[in-house]
Amino acid sequence: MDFPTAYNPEKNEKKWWDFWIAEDLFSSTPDASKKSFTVLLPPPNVTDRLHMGHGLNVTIQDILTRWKRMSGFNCCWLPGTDHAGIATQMMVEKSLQQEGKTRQELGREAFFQLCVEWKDKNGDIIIEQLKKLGASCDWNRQAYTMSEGLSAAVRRIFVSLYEDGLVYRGERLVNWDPVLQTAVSDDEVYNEEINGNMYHIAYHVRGMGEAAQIVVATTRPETMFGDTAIAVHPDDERYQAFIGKEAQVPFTDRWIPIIADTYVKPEFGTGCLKITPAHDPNDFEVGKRHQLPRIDILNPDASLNEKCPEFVRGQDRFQARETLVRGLKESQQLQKTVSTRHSVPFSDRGKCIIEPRLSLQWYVKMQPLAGPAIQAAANGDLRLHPDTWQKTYYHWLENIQDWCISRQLWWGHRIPIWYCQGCEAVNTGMVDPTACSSCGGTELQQDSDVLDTWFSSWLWPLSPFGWPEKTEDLAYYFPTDVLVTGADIIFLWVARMTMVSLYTQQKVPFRDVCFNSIICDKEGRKFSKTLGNGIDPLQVIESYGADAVRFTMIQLAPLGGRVKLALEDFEHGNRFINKIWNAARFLHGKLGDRALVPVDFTALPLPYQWLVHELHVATARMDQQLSSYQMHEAASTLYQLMWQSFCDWGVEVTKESFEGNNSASDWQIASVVYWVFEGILRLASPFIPFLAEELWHRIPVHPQWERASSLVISAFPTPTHVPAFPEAAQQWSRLQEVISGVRSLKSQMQMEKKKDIVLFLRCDAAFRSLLESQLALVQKLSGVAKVRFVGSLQEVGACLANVGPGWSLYIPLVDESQIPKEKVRISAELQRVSKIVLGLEKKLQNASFVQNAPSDVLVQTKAQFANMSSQLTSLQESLASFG
RNA sequence: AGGGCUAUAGCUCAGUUGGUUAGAGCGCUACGUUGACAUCGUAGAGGUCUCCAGUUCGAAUCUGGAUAGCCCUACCA
Repeated sequence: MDFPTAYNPEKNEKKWWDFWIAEDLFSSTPDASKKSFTVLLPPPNVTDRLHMGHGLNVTIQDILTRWKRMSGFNCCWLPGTDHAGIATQMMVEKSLQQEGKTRQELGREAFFQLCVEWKDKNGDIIIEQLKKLGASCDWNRQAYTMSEGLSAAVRRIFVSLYEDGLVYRGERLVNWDPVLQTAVSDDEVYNEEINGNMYHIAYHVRGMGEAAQIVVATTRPETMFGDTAIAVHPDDERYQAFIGKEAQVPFTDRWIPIIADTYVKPEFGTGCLKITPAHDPNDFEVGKRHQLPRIDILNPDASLNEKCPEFVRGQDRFQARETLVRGLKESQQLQKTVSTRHSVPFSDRGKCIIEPRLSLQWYVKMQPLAGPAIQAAANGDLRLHPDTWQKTYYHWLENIQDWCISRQLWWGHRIPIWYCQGCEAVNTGMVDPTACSSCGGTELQQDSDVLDTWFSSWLWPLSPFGWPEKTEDLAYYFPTDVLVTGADIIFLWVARMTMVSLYTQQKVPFRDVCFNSIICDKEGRKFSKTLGNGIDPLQVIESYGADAVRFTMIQLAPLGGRVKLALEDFEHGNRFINKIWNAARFLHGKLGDRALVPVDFTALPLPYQWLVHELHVATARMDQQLSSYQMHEAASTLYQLMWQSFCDWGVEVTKESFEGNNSASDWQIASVVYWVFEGILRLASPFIPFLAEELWHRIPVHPQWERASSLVISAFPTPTHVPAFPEAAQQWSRLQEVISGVRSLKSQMQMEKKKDIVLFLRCDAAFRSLLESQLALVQKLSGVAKVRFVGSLQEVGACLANVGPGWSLYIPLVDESQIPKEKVRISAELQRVSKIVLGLEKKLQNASFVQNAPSDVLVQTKAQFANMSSQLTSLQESLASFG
């Protein structure tokens, strides 16, 4: 077989992806005889393009899914996309803008159609990118939040909630995005500190003499035309006389009351607060308490409307601010300007400052839904990983606010509410009403708003499986097993899915939720378009291959943390891929393509039993690590098994003990080495599926591994598959210590090139016979020509020394010039060991330790003391021998 | 302001119920290639586990406090 010196990921990844898809290995149908394993892919927006966050998120899910698939589960990893109301509408509007058109000119229906076309053309780009990473989703089930079925589910849940009295319409202050001209939810708003000014403005007061005035402090003078009161703290002695009087809104004839409310903090600013109920959430509450009118002074684009004096009317809010500040200066009402840093709300979507705005919106009453969701986490039905997120989850649910679900957009699920033009009654239902349910009138007008995108996303555990119908899919796959997502959408998405699943199914949507790390640059800043510090995963895949990208990310990223990633880090995964490829090349070259024979494990030479044992230990470890979602730890276990155990020791031993002469021993060696290698490939398959598949098809078929048509559906090794040889493993590792001990001496004394070294060994009879049983191998691996066993140092003469548990090894000096260096080295070693011995001695002399420590710890400590003491003695002898 | 997280080698981080001489990768140093891999190997240097106090026979690990950094939530007229 042709075995190129370099691995070609690009060619290989395409080959095997096509094979897996052609063989339909990732699809799933309900099968009562098998256990299901269901994972929900967090649906990317149709506007998304693959970034490293997706990369890590998808890699984690793919590892879990592939592991479970190889472990015999009926795996359904459900893929799909989200229609992304705001993001998509922005995209389409942008392209319209380039043609000099607006959506208003186009009209609602035509614009909607344009969005559909945009989605058809661009909506699957992200999906194709996920496939490049090797995502083993059930691609036959790809779902879409605006598809017919999923839209029916949205309609169903809206109507159900409405009928249960959980959907209502209310006038509230919403977070208004003046650029997109829509309300956005609290969760789509972020705060940022900016530099601003605090303006101290004097309002004239009447009934207290000519010059009477009251000074308020505000950062937003432009909202003054919406003022309907001035508030002071009821206990603030400075302002007692003002309470109940009236003040004049500057530039107007409007007089507003001065009221007392405990919300005001006397120590802040001037202690006087202007109350603008229509433009500030806190003022809205104060206004409610005092039955103040609400004056909306802004247009939808945040310019000042007709309720404002003519000289600022039509000006943008920030422009108006400057105009007013100038005006107030002229009228000497601006007492001072203090520069300040304060945080202001920004729209996550429009990236502009949010304007609190009074409007009629649809809401979902959340409190009744939140209770069961809290319960589910408390009783362990829903588990978060890492579980530190539980507190955050509880805190949000316990203080939950009603969810504003209407959006003033055109792209999305239109709110299924019809207003009767005759009697103003509200109609809804599963079919579009033709007549008013209240008065029978036929003049019905549908609400012009659409639903928040998350109002369809929260059904993701249900709607793709056919809900609200009682389908076989739903019964089999729901509840799902694990959700992997970013902690930033714990409220927007995770908690809401939980609530709606409990509401409709009385079950949690998933058992476990894993929060993947956030990917940052080396300075710890999040990847962002504006910073331009991101790494394009597709480019990295192009240069290193998907396997290298996957492996690098997974080994670097624990759950729920923050991972600092740079382009050069992908060298790490790349090297690992190269290492495995070359190990396979070595086996191919050294052992050939021979048909393999069953391995008689119990009769294997010591180092091979050790190797099998290493595989055994790794399978146990990986099983435990994957089960507890420690994917990065499992990746490290795999890495060490492959590199240290298999390559550095297994392959090196094979080089020395495989004779190439068709002996029975050769057949056994070839068979066990390939057997272990196949075991490692199987363990590696979930992590680096493309390379593993390629090599699996290249290695000879082994009679002791059952083979399917593809590695991805072959069995994942568990500790029961792999025999354990703890004793042999322990013996071989003692010999490894001797080998390392010799290498260390040779290296430090720069004797690598010397081939005729005689090694003198002082040890007990048991160790001697162990070593003699592997004599030739130990000699070759440590690079000595001969081993002599001695009873004392005197038998050797002047020499270099190294000590270990139960043995001392000596190499004769080449010449006297080595002595000073060796004396320094031994002295340092002596110091280190004597420190340990002293510590142990102190411990053993401590009566309360001897009394209280568990017996096994005591035994261990005593043994260690004996061992280290003898090493100490041996070192002292060596040092003394130099005189 | 409230809540949470983190602090271990020059860098990035492991260290799962407290118990061998605290580990890995990268980086660094020395040596080693006539074929698995220089995308490599062997060996080495480098840590009073942020600080203080406490619990314990025993603390990187548990408790309290301090300091520093990060994140979240709320709000700042």
